[in-house]
Amino acid sequence: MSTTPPDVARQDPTAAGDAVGDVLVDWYAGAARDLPWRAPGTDPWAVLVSEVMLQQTPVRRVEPVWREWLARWPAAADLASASPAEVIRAWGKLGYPRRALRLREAAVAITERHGGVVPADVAELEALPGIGTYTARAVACFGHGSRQPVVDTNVRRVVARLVHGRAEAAPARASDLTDIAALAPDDDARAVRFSVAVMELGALVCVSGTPRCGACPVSDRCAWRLAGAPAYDGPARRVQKFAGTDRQVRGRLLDVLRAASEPVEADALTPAWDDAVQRSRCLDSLLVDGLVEQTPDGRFCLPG
DNA sequence: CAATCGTGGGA
DNA sequence: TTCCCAAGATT
Repeated sequence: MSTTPPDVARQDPTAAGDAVGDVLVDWYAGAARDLPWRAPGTDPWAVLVSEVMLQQTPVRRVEPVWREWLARWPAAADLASASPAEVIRAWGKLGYPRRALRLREAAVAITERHGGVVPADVAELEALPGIGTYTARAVACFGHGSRQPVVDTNVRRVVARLVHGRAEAAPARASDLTDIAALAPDDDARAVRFSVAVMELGALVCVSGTPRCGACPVSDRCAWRLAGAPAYDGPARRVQKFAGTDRQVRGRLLDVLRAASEPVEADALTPAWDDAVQRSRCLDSLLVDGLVEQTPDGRFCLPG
């Protein structure tokens, strides 16, 4: 675990002798997906929008919505002037619609506090609604080209295997940032690409469950493989149920309101869910979240 | 810290 | 069919 044995370097000087970071950057150059927000010159606002949309939502579903959003609201100030209802409808079925509201609130904050310019400072980014540890660094790094350790679930899984020899990612820790920073290339521009590269490796090769080690550029130095690919031994990961939960009911209710062009009576929401108690509780929570609004005459609609 | 918050595709 | 899970954040 301390230093690379000299004999290993001699056996394969062109591969094992290279730093992990450089190997991954070179691998990324040939294996990366062609995603629109990665196009050279993509501005930080567009990157920020992509990062929020990608929180817990697969790339495939994000792509078309991201294109629509950037065409419609090319700058933060544009989104800041949109109504919550417009934003919630444009969010479509990406899921977790509170993200849409927070993204709009972030746009307002960027417009008011930062003159419409997405900040490059991590602390300032983290102060924005809906922007946490991961997203702040992703925007600084991918949007502004700033050298930053970026840790998401993919990176935690890659580090867990490659560095710590464990089968799956551990829960997020502060040390994750130093773990990955230790592997980054010295050159700043390459370090930025390294951050995307690790995520890409986790997304395409070092996937959860059964990784495609045959396609991995660093499988020869992976601590997990070298340890004989031991099975996951951590605590059982909690299974998030969906059917029958408030999340499903909220989704159904919002679905009705997204489709309605006018405020609807409470009766119009009945078909969305049988259980009146749960339906009522969920409607209330949507009101509290600001995802639904009640008109003076008692009808319901998306917040104007 | 653990629970909560949508949705849909694939193993 | 059932279960897993996908660039997290918030409370």
